[in-house]
Amino acid sequence: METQRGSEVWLQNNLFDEIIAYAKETSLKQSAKQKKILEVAIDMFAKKGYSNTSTAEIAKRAEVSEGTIFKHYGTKDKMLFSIIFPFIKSALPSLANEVFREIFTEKTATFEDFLMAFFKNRTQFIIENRQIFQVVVKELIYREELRNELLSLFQENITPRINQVVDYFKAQGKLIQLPNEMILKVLFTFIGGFFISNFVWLNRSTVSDDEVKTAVRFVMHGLSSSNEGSE
Amino acid sequence: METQRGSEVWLQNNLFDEIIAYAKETSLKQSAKQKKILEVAIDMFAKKGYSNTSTAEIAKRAEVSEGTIFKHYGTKDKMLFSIIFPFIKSALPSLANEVFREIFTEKTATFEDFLMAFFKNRTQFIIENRQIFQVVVKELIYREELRNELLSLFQENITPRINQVVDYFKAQGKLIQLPNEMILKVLFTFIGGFFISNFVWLNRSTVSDDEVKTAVRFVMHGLSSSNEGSE
Amino acid sequence: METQRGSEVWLQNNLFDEIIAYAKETSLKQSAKQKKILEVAIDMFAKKGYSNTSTAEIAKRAEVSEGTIFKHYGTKDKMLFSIIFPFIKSALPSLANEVFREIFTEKTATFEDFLMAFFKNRTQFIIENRQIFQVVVKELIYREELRNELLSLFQENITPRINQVVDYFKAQGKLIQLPNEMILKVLFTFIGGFFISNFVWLNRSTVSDDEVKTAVRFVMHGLSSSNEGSE
Amino acid sequence: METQRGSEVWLQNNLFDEIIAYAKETSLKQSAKQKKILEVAIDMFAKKGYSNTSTAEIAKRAEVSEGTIFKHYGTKDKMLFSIIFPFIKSALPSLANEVFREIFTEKTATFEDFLMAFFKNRTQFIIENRQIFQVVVKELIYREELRNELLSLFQENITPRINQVVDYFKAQGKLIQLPNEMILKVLFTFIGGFFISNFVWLNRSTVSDDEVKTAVRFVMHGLSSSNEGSE
DNA sequence: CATGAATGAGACTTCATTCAT
DNA sequence: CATGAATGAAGTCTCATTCAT
Repeated sequence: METQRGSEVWLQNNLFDEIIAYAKETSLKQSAKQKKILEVAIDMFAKKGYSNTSTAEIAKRAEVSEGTIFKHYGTKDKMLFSIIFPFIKSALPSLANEVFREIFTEKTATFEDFLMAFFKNRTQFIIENRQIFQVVVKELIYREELRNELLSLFQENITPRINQVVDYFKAQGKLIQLPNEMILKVLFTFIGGFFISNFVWLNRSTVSDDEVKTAVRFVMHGLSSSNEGSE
Repeated sequence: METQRGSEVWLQNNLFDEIIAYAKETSLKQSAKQKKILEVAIDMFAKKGYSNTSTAEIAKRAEVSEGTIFKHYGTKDKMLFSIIFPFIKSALPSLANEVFREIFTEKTATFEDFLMAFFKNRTQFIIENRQIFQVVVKELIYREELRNELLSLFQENITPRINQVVDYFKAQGKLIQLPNEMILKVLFTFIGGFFISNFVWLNRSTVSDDEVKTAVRFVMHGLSSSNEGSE
Repeated sequence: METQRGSEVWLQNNLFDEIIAYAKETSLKQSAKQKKILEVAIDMFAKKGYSNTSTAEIAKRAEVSEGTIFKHYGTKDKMLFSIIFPFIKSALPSLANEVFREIFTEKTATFEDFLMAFFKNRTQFIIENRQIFQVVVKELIYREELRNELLSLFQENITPRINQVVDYFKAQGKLIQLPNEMILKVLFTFIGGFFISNFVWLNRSTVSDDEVKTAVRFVMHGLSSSNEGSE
Repeated sequence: METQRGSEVWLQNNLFDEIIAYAKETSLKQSAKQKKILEVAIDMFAKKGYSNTSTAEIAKRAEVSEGTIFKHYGTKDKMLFSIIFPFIKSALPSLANEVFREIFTEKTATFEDFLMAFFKNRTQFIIENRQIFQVVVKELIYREELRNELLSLFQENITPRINQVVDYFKAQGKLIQLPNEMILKVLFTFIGGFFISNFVWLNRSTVSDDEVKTAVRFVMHGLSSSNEGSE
């Protein structure tokens, strides 16, 4: 498809650089109309998906002309990326930096504490950006190129730090002695499943502390009867 | 959009009835051409998504005329449902009936045995129908109506039986004493995450026995060091 | 511009091959509607130019839907090439073959005879295809790529034969002893000027025999008083 | 098309008056920005053609706002005429006056001398304004109205003087005894062909004296062997 | 005066669907 | 029954022009 081919060309460079460039370009000097356009676009992309949303409908709901949209974003694709990239930018690096620092040093005696802090932090972030999260998840499913870039970013930015944490608690004998790769696999499967099922599939706007606690407990001890477990 | 509005109208009746009706209609008198059409459609919907696939392209690759497609399926939407519904029909009811019987009675001494059998059985099923599974997952994300119907079906057909199993093992003291609802929630989150991450997101065509074992072990005992665990 | 970039891509292969392929594709199996479309397109491109003619207007005048146009020609550019290429195909090679054979051997005692036959033959051809000639001339002015391809074709197909003729008459002492290159340059300048001024610039639908005679006389003897000339 | 209809309305008055009016308006109070705008517009119109050049691109390259362009020129069409008209104004009247005086009286013993001086003078003029010449040629091809006006201007201003010259040399027996009309026709065909092929079609930036000489020789004596010719 | 955000008409193109053959 | 030419609504995008600042 033309659009998709176009987007791939546009993605030839490093995604991360694009993210930065785009975030700057976009988040600064955003007029009221531009904000309204993005707002509407995010809402509609989240609900109906990118392909099923027409620029005409966005223009109508944002109360601007279609021309205005293209004046600002050039193509529909770029509008999508103006939404996706800044989100990933703030989701990933901050995940890597502040989040880990905040979470890890503050009296995190156990991996459970770490997980708890992590879940709460990211849950809040996703709730604050729920619609964009939905857009990202829904689009990544169709855009292999984008998905691979994201995986790379993940491998570079997140995996090493998680590995540190895992190694740290393994050394304390508090985590199962499995290869990190396998630990991370099941961990991400569950965490991803948790966020996507709650905030995309079920479109919930909040989760209770109890649910988070249950989730963390599950990650730590599974479903077996805990006649010997810690909690 | 026209297409989606159309599909909603069409879905006003009970989904399950439609599934049955469609399955009959479709699986019986399927000519070679019809099979080829569906084959091509599944392949393309799985790869590019329903919205990004044109009937013209399907016709061309299936080596039939566009007219033929509409002779058989009426609308593009109905073609999609001819793919999705039989899959759900064979995924859900068989899950409810044969599968459970097969799995549960055969020397399933522990919940772990049950899970193992379940994982293996469903993994095989999904691998055999991987592309259709991808189509279903990708489309359900955009079709709330369909998603809700599926959830209802699940609640009616699957949940009760899982509850039976869970109650059975709870009574034996082998499962954590949590409300079934919470147990099912984490269970489905992980299982769904496992299937979708492997067979949609990563588009893998197989998973090793080791991976399944690790997954089941995780479900049972989590990530904590198993100085007291059974395995 | 998008369109032009597109056309260049399309032109990467050898123009001549494309001509052949296109001519075959187009001239065969042409339905009445297709003919009408081309007819209208030629008329409008000739009058207003390619850029200033919209597909909507073509559709309206040809009494078909816009969809039909794109069903047949894919893009507006390809429609243009469906017009230009077959014309060039029949203008150049036949110029090279039949024309030269016809013209050159039939009692062409003098270069003047040759020129006369040539002028008459090509004048008739252009009059028969006047509108297409106009389209070609008007588009070549904007499409350097196309122009260069045409120049190459000319160098390969026409120039050698003209050189033969020129050499032949030079050997008989009937032509000026200048390098062929210079002879051809002034010759083509005048012949091109003659055809373009009459059939594009002035949009004439015919020229009289007298005019042709005067033109040929000019080519041979110029404007000087012919106190020694042959005519 | 809107643009063309606009231009026709605008052309209802006498072209020549407009030329004068425009030339005054334009050449006087031209600010640096206006000059830059025209410079860029000429460059782009010459390269890509009027229709394929957007005002946005002109504004960007001229480093002014789009508003500024329309403040100065009102419409895109008027901007084109601000380019074309002064050129025609300086090409035609000066052709009629100074040029003829310069050329004709300075020891022009023969028509060949006259032609030589004429070619050199106009070649220089066109080279100095090559891009504008290209714009004029390319646009005249599409604008019949403008073309006709120009023809009229030519008939009124240039033809009479050329006739004088032709008559003068005819009287001296140095030119062929043909009706002036026919002489002028072939003369203009060749001269027009010479300028357009060299400076538009081939986009050359200069021609050698030799080429000019050959051209003039051709005009005078044609291609016949000059066993009796003067040169 | 200059700016550039905004417009809306219209450009090219796609596509699900229909229907005469 | 199958075909594929035809449709027309809707899609993305461009662009000359306007106007509040």
